[in-house]
Parts: sequence; structure tokens; C-alpha cells
Amino acid sequence: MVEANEGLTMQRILDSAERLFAEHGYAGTSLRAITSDAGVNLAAVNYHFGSKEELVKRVFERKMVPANRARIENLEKVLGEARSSGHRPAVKDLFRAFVDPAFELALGNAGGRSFVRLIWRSMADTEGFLNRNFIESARPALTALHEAICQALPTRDPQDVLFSLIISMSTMGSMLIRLSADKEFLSFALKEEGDFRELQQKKDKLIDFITAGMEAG
Amino acid sequence: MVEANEGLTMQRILDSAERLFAEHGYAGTSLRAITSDAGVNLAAVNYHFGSKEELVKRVFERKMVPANRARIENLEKVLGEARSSGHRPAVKDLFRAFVDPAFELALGNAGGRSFVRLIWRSMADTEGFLNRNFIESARPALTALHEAICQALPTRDPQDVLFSLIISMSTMGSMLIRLSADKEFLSFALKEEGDFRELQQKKDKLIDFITAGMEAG
DNA sequence: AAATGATTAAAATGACTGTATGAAACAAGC
DNA sequence: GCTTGTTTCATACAGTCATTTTAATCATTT
Repeated sequence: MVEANEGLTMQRILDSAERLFAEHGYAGTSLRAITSDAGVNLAAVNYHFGSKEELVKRVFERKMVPANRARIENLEKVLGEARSSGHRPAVKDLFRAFVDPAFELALGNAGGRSFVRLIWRSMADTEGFLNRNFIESARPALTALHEAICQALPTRDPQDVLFSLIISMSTMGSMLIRLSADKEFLSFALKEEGDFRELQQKKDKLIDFITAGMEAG
Repeated sequence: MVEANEGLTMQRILDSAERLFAEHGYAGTSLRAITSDAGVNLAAVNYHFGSKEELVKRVFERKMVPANRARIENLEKVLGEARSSGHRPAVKDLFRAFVDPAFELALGNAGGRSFVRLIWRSMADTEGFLNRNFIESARPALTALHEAICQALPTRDPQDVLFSLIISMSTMGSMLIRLSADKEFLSFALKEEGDFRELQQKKDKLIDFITAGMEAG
């Protein structure tokens, strides 16, 4: 019973599951499709993970946990620097602390490109266990970001900030899924994924966009 | 062979399909679940629609076609007024022309609340036929909006405007699915759907948000 | 070398899938 | 009454699904 140890087989299953769940959805992906893609036996999933549901939970945890940990660390760093300099933290820096790990997770490697689509899907079934899992793992970082922005904009009503924050987070998610999509959405732009510099520009543009929207009130 | 005539049975199937596809996804919803929810016989789907795939296409068309027609009409009205007054159209008005039909479609009645989730899902499977259908039906209205905004912001690079437009559209979609979700996303806000006045405020806030982001950019 | 525990392989199970079929019910026209 | 076209019904079919079971293999330790 070695829970934490991830053998080669488990990793292969997780990689294939992440990609296929993202492409065809949870119900649309069979364990047979996953195991044959991973080149392992069908029974390996139930042996290592217990069930299909537990497998997809592990797919989520594998990337969500480190990303949200990074977000909180980034936020604390920005807040610490603001404290020591005596100024209020800048909204833009706070967003950057939050957006950076998401971009790295979503666009850093090939796996992440499908991972963001998996998150997107999970947001659609508002009752499902996927959604609940995603929310629970992101909650601490989101709460921290909300408090930090309220600190940066002390004159604004916290409830009002929260609403703008919700829009901002969704905007970030939408952008990530656009960038991670192979085919284009609006049929013209974003033709190729582009190099890192271009990606950096897009990230900056996103942060400018949501910062402007947030500060507009 | 009466293609256009939608009998009572067809309508009951379309309603149930819309709700269930939105809740559990395309692959996650069986024809048995749909027909038993609609109170009709299992064979009715294949009789009236031919196949499961054709059914979901019809679910899409039923609401997308009128909404996008309304968008184009609204845009033309705003552009016409601008022409006759000699001024350039306001970005905010253009967005309003586009956002209004979406809000009405998504939040106007009970069915729309699940419809927006269905759209959301379709954006995740970038290869699937759902996505292709959605894009194709929205393209004319989107192109019109893009041209109109370029007209309103003549100094801006059209490609740049397009990118901001993509963010804006995604932001609108994200907000709609948030508002249409029964349970809350960030666990605190948006506790109750609220009355129409509150909804109007949220719509205004969205338009302010994306207008600010667009003009910042 | 024998034994032990972890992993993989192959096959089977029972439930559920989309679709097809032919018979019944129904209304409309003659 | 009979006929016609349309719709509904119960049922059957050929697959696929997640999961379980039993047997074989592998790596370590004794």
C-alpha cells in the first residue's frame, strides 16, 4: 500500500487520461481508450486508482495542488514587498502573481494544454464532483487574492471587488483555453501558438485588460 | 416529410435534451435518459431527428440562430444611428448590441440557463462537431462586431482589436455561465439569482468591464 | 533457491449504449 | 368501411461500458 509512489504505469495512465478526458470529456472517454493509449493493461486503472472517478481526481490534483501553492507564495511575496516599502500593493502585481502559475501550468508543457480544457469542462457540470474538486483546491488561493485586492483598493466595497474578481478569473480561464486550443476560435486570429515572446505579450495584454476592468469599478 | 414543423413530441425532446446535455454533457446523456425525462418513447428520437448527433445540432440551432440574427439587427441599428448623427459609434453601445441577445437567451427563461452551459461545453472539445457548429453560427455576427469596433476605434490596429474582442467575448461567456449556474462558483458571491434590477446591474458591470479593458488596450 | 508481495495479463460479467424493426394507434380523406 | 401517411409503441440487436476475477509474471527479500 504505497499511496504516494507514482510508478511508471501510473504516470503513463495519468498522462493519457489527462489528454483524453480533456479532448472527449469524462463520460466520453473509456478506460479502454486510456489504457490502450497509455500502452498498459485495462485492469491497471482499477488496480492503481480504484475507479475511473478516482483516476480523474488524481489527474486534477497532480497539477492543481502545486499551481495553487505557487499562487499563494507569489501573493505573499508581493504583499511582503509592499509592506516593507510602505506602499499599497499594485493590483497588476497581484493579478500577475495569480496568473503566472496558471499560464505556466496551462502552456508550459504539452500536457498542460489539455489540462486547461479539462478544467473548463469541469466548470460546466455545476453539480458534478469534478467541479467541486476544482473549487475546493482553488479556494484558499482565491480567498487570499480577494483579500489582497481589497487591501490594494481600500475604498472599494469588498463585495463589489469580489464580483469583478469573478469576471477576471473567468476571463483568464477563457483566454487560457483559447491559447491552448489547437484550432482557432474566432477563425482568424491566434493562428499559430507562437513563440514565448508572443505568449508573454498575450499574458501582459490579459493582465492589462483585467486590471483596467477591475479598476474601472 | 415535413422538416420545419415541430410537433409537441419534438419540442419535449428538445427541451429535455437541452437540459440534460447541459447538465451531464453529450456523451454523458443517454437517449433513454432524454426520452424518459420527456415522457416519450425511446424510438421517437431516431424517428424525429435521425440520430443523437442530429438532435444536439437541432438543440443548438433552435436558440443560436435567432440570437445571432438579433445581434446583427442591433448592430445595424447602432451603426445607423451613428451614421445619421455624424458621430462614431460608441464601443459601449456596440457591446450592448451584442451582449443583450446573449443575456436574454441565457437568462430570459429556464431553458436558457442550461443552454449557456451547453455552449460552454462545446467550446472545450475543440475538434468536435459541437464546437464547429457553434462557431459557424456565430461567425457572421462576430465579424460584424469586429468591423464595427474597428470603425469606433479607427486608430487601433484591427488585429489588436480582434484580440481584445476575443477576450471580451470569453469574458461575457464566463459571466453568463456564472450567472446561470445554480450553485455558486467562488462559494460566497452571487448567492441568489436576484431580481431583474440586480441582473441589469450585473450586465452593466460586465459591459463597463469589457469596455474599459477594450479601450485600455 | 524459495518465498513473498507487487504488478500485469487475459478473460468474463452484467449493465447500458445507439439504433433498427415491425406492429399498433391515430387522424384524414374518400 | 377502407385506405393512407404519420406517429407511437414494445422489443431486439450488436456493441461497448466499468469493473471483477483468476492466472501469470516480475522484483526483492529471506
